[in-house]
Amino acid sequence: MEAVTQIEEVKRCSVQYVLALNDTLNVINGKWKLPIMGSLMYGKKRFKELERNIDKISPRMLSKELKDLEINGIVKRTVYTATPVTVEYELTESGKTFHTVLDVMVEWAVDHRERTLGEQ
Amino acid sequence: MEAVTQIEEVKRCSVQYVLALNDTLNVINGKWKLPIMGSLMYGKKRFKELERNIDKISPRMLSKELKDLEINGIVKRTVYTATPVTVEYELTESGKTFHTVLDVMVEWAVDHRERTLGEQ
DNA sequence: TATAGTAGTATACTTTTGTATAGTGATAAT
DNA sequence: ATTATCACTATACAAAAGTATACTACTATA
Repeated sequence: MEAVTQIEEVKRCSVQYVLALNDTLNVINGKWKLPIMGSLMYGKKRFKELERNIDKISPRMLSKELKDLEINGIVKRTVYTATPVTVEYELTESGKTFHTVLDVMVEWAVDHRERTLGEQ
Repeated sequence: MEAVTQIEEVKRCSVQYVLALNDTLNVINGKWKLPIMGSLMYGKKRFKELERNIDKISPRMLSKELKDLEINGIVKRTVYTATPVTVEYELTESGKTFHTVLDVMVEWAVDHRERTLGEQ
């Protein structure tokens, strides 16, 4: 496992740290990234399925955000040349492990709420 | 410690989970929140110190973002009625513990980079 | 031949976010 | 009396992000 030593190295250098941080922030930025990832956590889905699943999203935004997620290696796109053509979207390994980040965010928020409740 | 059971409860309910997630996302949203928190990680600072410390930030944005951070309980503001008046900003306990969230983001980014490097 | 389903794209618009630049009111040093 | 410092605020503007609505190309079914 190279990853553990790599992480220590990145944490020691503030420039590397901020760069890595931005990678993660880019994954979740925008209004629709988390809803899309959340929907795909339950398994692979087609474009129209996602559109129906995510309340109020327009095809323009769904298309754009899926492209971003694909470029960032979070989502895998597979085209099936059936009639009519279907396209399946699913989370990559990185997309699946992203829930660890979300869990820590939720844990911090709960702790924070308990702390600030005690202050007032 | 109530917090551990609270966290389990929130994780079980998707509505609660998303609400907590949004709390955390609100803390970091905008271009300048992380630079400001990063600067305050090294200790309390005055307005002008922050302005000098954070490259290219305008007083308008610094003022606005500090207000947001104060409202969200991340930063504590203390006014000293000296001449000229000085105002000190420092991280609250929640502000200090936020680095745990950032660390996990960085860890995910490093893992993700290693994974996608192997794929190509 | 008309309708419906697939996966999107095109265009115009509104809203949100951030920038640029100047100014305020208090006081203290020159 | 002028200038400087502190901690901001005001106004106008530019850029980015998101919305609304209609449309494309393909094909299968009624």
